[in-house]
Amino acid sequence: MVDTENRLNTMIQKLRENDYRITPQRLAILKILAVSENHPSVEKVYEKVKKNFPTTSLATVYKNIAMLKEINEVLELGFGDGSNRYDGNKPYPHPHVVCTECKKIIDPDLVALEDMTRELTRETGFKIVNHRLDFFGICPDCQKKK
Amino acid sequence: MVDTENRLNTMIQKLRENDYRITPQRLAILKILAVSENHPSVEKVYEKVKKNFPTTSLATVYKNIAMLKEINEVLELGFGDGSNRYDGNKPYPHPHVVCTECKKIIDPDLVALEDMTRELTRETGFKIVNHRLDFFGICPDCQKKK
DNA sequence: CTCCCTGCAAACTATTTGCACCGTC
DNA sequence: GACGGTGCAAATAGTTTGCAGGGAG
Repeated sequence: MVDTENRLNTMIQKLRENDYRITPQRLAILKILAVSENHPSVEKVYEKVKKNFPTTSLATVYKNIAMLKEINEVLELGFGDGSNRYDGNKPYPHPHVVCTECKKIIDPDLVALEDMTRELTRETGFKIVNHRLDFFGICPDCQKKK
Repeated sequence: MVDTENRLNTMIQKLRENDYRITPQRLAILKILAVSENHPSVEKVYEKVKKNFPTTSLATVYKNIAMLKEINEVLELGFGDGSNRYDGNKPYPHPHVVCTECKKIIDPDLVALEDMTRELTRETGFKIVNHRLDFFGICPDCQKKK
């Protein structure tokens, strides 16, 4: 909970630095994303914001998430099937493991990735600025249900 | 060129096995995807097919690519920004390096990925069936242009 | 008091679908 | 000849935009 608080404060400060105003709806969206352990979709964020601010529109959620993407305070996880999910908790690129049954997403530790990036830079001459590593499979829970 | 020929024949055979008919348009789409070293978008495929079959509709290209995805003869590279690209040349998951300037995509060799998948299975209990590994950066050509 | 932000509706884009006709097998 | 494939137009889904009014700084 302390981490969450810190994360939220970091986000707020970042907004101030970039001359963005702090509105109630915006704060609510920030809070939801800061707490999110479960990589919510826009729709999910929208539903949650509406609990506290019933008049909030979907467009506002989109606008705010777009803005947070801009200043690198959320990470967008785009999956081909048009289902974007967001991580405001760890807004820097990191690997994901996605359950294709229940859509759960977890964050594994994979230190070897750093080495890979270095190897790649040497091999291709690219200046690597970003990456995306996602594994898809069936989680232990869903394997049991079969 | 021999490889391309083989690739195309493999695809055709796979279609036959699955009781799909070979139509001229379909064959044209197959050929484009079999040759593709440059991971074309649906739109790009569409443009090329139209050179030989001007009446071809975009829907047909979509339908055929969807069908090929189904039987695992093309790989879909979904990028969040609504720009899907396709690889009919190597239709199994493999890493990509994407230039964010010129949209070029190349296929690096990264053997370490196998080990990662095994490590992950052990660590998370997931049954991994698929993955996606993409690096984003600036290619040597675009770095020079600056 | 000044703009930025919000909420609504309409616009947009990529993709999918329904259906009549056509052509492969 | 049967039925899957094609091409057109319309439908759909997710996201973005324009604009008027409201509220943060």
